[in-house]
Amino acid sequence: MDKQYQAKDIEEKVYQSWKEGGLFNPDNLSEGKKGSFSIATPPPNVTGALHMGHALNFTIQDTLIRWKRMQGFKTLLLPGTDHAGIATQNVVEKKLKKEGQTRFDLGRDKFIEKVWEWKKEYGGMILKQIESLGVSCDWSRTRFTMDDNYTEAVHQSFLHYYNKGLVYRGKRAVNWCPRCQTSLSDLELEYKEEKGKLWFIKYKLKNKNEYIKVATTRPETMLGDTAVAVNPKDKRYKKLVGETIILPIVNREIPIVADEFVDLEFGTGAVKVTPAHDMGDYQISQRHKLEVMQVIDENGRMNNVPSTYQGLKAKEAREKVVAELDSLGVLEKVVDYTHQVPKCYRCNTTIEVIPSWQWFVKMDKLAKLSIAAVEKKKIVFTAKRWEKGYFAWLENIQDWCISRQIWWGHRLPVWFCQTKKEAHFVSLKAPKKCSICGQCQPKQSEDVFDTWFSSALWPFATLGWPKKTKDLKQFYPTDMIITARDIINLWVVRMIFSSLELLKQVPFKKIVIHATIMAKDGRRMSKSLGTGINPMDLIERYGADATRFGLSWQVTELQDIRFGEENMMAGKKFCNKIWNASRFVMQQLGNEKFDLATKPKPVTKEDKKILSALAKTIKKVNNNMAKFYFGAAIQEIYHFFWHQFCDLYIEEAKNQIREAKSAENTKKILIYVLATSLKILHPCMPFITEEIYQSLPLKKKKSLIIEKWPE
RNA sequence: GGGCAUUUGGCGCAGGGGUUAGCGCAUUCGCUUCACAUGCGAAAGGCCAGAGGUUCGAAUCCUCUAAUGCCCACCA
Repeated sequence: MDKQYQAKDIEEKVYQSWKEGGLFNPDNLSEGKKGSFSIATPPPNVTGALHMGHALNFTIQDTLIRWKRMQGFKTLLLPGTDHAGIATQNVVEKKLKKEGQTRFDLGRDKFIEKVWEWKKEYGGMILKQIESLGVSCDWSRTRFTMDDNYTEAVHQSFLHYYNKGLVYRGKRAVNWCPRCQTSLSDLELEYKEEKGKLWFIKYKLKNKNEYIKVATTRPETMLGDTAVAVNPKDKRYKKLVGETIILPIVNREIPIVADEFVDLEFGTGAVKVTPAHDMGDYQISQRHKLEVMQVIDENGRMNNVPSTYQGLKAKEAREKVVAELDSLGVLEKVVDYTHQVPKCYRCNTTIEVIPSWQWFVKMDKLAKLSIAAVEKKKIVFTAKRWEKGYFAWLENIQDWCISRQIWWGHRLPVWFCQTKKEAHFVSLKAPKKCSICGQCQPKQSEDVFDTWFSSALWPFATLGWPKKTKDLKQFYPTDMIITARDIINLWVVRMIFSSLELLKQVPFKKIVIHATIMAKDGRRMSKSLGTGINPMDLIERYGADATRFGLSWQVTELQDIRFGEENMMAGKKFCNKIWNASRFVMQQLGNEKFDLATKPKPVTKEDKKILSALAKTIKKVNNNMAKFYFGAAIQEIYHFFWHQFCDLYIEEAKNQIREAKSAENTKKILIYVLATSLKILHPCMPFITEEIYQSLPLKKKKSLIIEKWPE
């Protein structure tokens, strides 16, 4: 054995042996008394490579699943990837752009072919990286959200919602990304602070020489105003409610309405209402039956406006509108104003609100189901503090816009009649004839589902739903979901209500939200900030065990981890320590084979001390693991192994072995403590422990994967 | 605007109503035939963010303040 531990030589070989052993597959595990334990791993997008967040997430999941497996559970850690609609489409579009093409040059079918090619090439990359981290997923059950049978699940769930009246199609104001050319849900927006201006405009009352002043950050939208709103409690405007206004520039007549939504304190207390291009205004318009007048089109250009503005980009129109208002003498003042501007979470383009035909999931019933499940503790957040946000979001929820106008994704199984406009029906297979007019050749909807609509089915669709499979029976509901906080609403909540509605069961019993890794300066780790660190580099330089050690070391209940590479360095040193302590022990033992089943008896004071310290350590590790305090668990073992076992006992053992009467018993204790330490280290540091364990002179020996966890 | 967190030696973090507040890394000094220099032994380094309160006693509980981070929100 080499004096130094060489992670690289060992990891690939050991992982290969695990794969050949097939023990990541629960079908090959014996049916113990403990039953099954399953986790569906959060599927990474096929767009990318493993980042630190993934590395931590998978380390935690694997540590837990290995611990459970050793305890005798029939464990399943199910891997897979997400097609990630917009994200992947954008990546492929970017690639095309380099070749001087757009997706429109190719057309829908050819483009989708390109995306599949891309997926084939890069989609599996991230799974390989997860392997190199040592994660014990059952690769035979790997799933992709656009597998044929997964698509069936997506269709079935839509059909279910449709039949139950839980989805509807409507023309409503939605968030629209002018670059991606698609609608987005509220959760897919990211707000960024921008310096803008607040324009104060005077609107003249009809037949009176009076004005009402409004404040706006987007004067160009005034062309689409259909009302001015004031708060009903506002004394200043009480007598103006019901009056009519002549909208400047277009000289249209619009009413003044009273609505609670208006804040008395802000601006002038009077709001111009542009239902087509503002979510809040849209809701006012619904309450007061106001006209929705679209003046900005899908490309972010002015439309349906006086010819001087027609076709201008919104921003260009803004300057012109302001200039014209000024020349009309109705621009009162302009002040600097900083506000939050919504951006597309995939391409960072400023979002426009525009009215369009979309599909929505009705959320009131589903939200209630989700709230009840957590209130009744059918699902438990292991850190209670996340509940508050969960409830808050569900209590104020809007209907979920699930249709997207992109090409990559599950196409809606909706068919439009060609004779009767807007008439449509749902059919999972291409219909032979139109079930509305019975004559035409119906056309399938161009829309695809929101990518989160399909990921919402992940824990059960991966197990075979809607078919009643053996896997579903055995592994569903899953035991827990382990993920980062940023997708609680985006993903976790949606899995919960999907499962409650479609399967009448919870999708998992526990929600474990783990820390987020930040850069050392406390900022988010991201490529664009240049603060990202590639976990594959860490594995390359320190080895997978050391990387896992370094990550786990810092896992506490805390929400943030400021990443320090020193922890991986410490992990590497620790590997070396384990390696050399094991070398020493084996040098002492010779060829005799030991039986671990019988605990050695302590003879000397030191024997007693190390055995009781080991027992204590096991207890503490169990407690910490059960509470998901992985950092505390690994620190306990680290301390025990390095300082109590190596520094004290091994040193003493050298003396004890020199004396004939204590030599034999000391050797028994040495190998017992070493082997047991390897077992409790295995969930966190699987490679090195397995490698060493297999070379120990033991009578009965299995892979550490399924060795019995010490009690 | 609301919510959730964080603030402990140079850096990254544990801990937690009561004799000397811990760990990793870094630092200083001394050790190399006999598992490991990715090592061993020793040492230095902190008025536990600030203010007030509860208590016999607080770094630990409570209140407020300040910085920082994250999430949520239809203030135009």
